[in-house]
Amino acid sequence: MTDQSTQPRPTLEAVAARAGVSRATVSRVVNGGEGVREPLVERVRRAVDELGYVPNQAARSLVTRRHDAVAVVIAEPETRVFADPFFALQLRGISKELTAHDSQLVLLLTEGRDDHARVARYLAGGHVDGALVFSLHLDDPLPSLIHGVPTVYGGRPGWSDGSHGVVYVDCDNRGGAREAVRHLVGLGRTRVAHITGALDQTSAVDRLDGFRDVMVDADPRLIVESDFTPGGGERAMRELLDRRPDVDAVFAANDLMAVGAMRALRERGRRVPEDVAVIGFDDMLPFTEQADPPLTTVRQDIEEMGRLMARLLLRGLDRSGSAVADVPSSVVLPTTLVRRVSA
Amino acid sequence: MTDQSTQPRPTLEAVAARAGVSRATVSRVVNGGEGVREPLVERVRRAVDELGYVPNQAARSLVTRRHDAVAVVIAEPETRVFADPFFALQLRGISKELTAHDSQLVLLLTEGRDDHARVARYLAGGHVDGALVFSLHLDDPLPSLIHGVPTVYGGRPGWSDGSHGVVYVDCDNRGGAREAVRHLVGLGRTRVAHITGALDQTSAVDRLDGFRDVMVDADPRLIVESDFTPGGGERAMRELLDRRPDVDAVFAANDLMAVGAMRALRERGRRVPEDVAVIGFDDMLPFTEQADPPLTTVRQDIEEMGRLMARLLLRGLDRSGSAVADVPSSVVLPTTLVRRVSA
DNA sequence: TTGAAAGCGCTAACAC
DNA sequence: GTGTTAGCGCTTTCAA
Repeated sequence: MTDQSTQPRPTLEAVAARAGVSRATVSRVVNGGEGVREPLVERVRRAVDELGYVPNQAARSLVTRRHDAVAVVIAEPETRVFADPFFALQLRGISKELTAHDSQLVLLLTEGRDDHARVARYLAGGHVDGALVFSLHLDDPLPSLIHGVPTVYGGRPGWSDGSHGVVYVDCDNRGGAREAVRHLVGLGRTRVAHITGALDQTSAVDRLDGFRDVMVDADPRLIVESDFTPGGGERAMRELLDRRPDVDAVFAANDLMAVGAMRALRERGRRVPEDVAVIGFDDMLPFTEQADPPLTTVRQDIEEMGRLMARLLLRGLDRSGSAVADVPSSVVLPTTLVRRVSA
Repeated sequence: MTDQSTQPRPTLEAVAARAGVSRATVSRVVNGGEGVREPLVERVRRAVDELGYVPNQAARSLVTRRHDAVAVVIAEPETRVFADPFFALQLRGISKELTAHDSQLVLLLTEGRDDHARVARYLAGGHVDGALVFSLHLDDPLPSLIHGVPTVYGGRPGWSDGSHGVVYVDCDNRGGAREAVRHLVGLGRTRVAHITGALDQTSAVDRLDGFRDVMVDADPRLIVESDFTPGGGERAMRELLDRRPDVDAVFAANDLMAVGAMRALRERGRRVPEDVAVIGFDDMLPFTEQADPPLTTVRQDIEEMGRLMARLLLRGLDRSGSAVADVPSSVVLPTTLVRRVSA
């Protein structure tokens, strides 16, 4: 394996000796240099460089009780997470923000229920200053297992009634859905259908609510429950065509299902958007652009959501690492309609 | 923010007091219980449970110099990494393996050259026991900045001549490409073209080599350099059609470009696979399945690659955390041809 | 087999 | 302003 040299690294002590000062002074300089006279700062800096000194984080954490690290917990069974760049973009946003605050990102992927205890133990173990948790399912037991760690959730947690002081970041699923459906209506479509996502996730529920907000007395047959997958969208569309052959527009709860629906439509000889207009949600690139025809959809700024989650968490941590400086509240980001060809 | 209780956590001392033994004994039990008599083990275990004791990792690392953590470094500018589930799958494989070894995953995403120094410093800082690095570009300066940390690379590094003891895990890009091209030839195609990936990445170079292995004296006009993106594939295909209108098969260096190429073909009125057979690489789901027509491609087991990287790294770390137990060597995983409709 | 004691490298009072 | 000193919580000799 590359580079396994294990020469002992220099300590504060060594730097102090070299610079001819005390450990305390070196420590002060290394941590910002407040209250140390310029010439000394200079001498210490030089010694640090010459020795290639890097502080031992373990020793530091031991006394400060801070870790400069944040855990990101992602529930794995979510195949959806891996079927699109959602996850990667979210992480990128989080990473950027953490880096700007000199914090590390510890990634905890859970592979089913067994892992929950492991994650809970880790978080309780005080290895990190806080946690960012993606809890996608209504019945997810994980949140109840998390104690003693400041936490921000990604996506509105299903078990939250919004008042328990739970902090989360989400996009405006309901408002975005409304905008999508209004767009279809504005196109003159009157038989607008909805293919829902997996209804044990709040995003699916909220998008359905948004649909209903606009199509107040929609024929129940125009709503088909599905699961966020392309195959699910395809099946749902076929069922829709059987139930209501006169359907002239579909709002699918995500892009994957919208693409599946378009396959079903093509297979049945319907043209998109002439016969049936189709609109998705997420704006998952390059999937939406490469779709045939290119998909009109509701975009959410995923990276920004990640960044915001991290920012909210860090804001809640004061310099001592675990207490609370000011209590942030949840944030819901706006969505935007992206018009392409399908609707 | 949820749960900011900060009651001091119990220490070894507390457990020892409760169990009526010394700290040393508790430590032994917590670390496996070797050489402690059964009744005592039992008593200590109970005390641990009752107090909800969790070892302080910082204190432990301070003395053991092990961290039970591995860094995963991903060069970010790679938009490709975010355009498909590659990244996520790789992480999943890595995570599974690390979890099985009680190691944590510290994710380091780099956002351009400036970040390289930061990452190098972090790795040199001895925060982790080892690193898994995805170094995709030939001229990436990062590898040269990494010192003092056992490292395994994801994908054959471009600067490696294979003899410097560099350990990496890759798929058989060249062999997979050969298989793809042979398949096209087996279909009776005689004017087989290749759309390359970004040639500053070894995967692109190796796939091109594989193409050449089979099409030994291919018309140079049948090879177009591209960049792994759908748009690039589309442009490359148009150029190909201009240069050699009689082209009857295309091997694109990845699925994204293959899909772009199919768009260009459709636009020019060529049928796939009747007029031109198309084959991709990666088997990036659900992209390949949802393509029209469904894409024939070369599959690589991405998750397994991640798992293997982690396994190789951990194998190189003996119990003391930084020395080398046995020196692992690079691994190249086989690929498989997945026949769908496009070829 | 168990316990006592010496640190690991650092920060933060507290003196000077 | 700078140095001295006392731990942070744990592992690990070394004695008993």
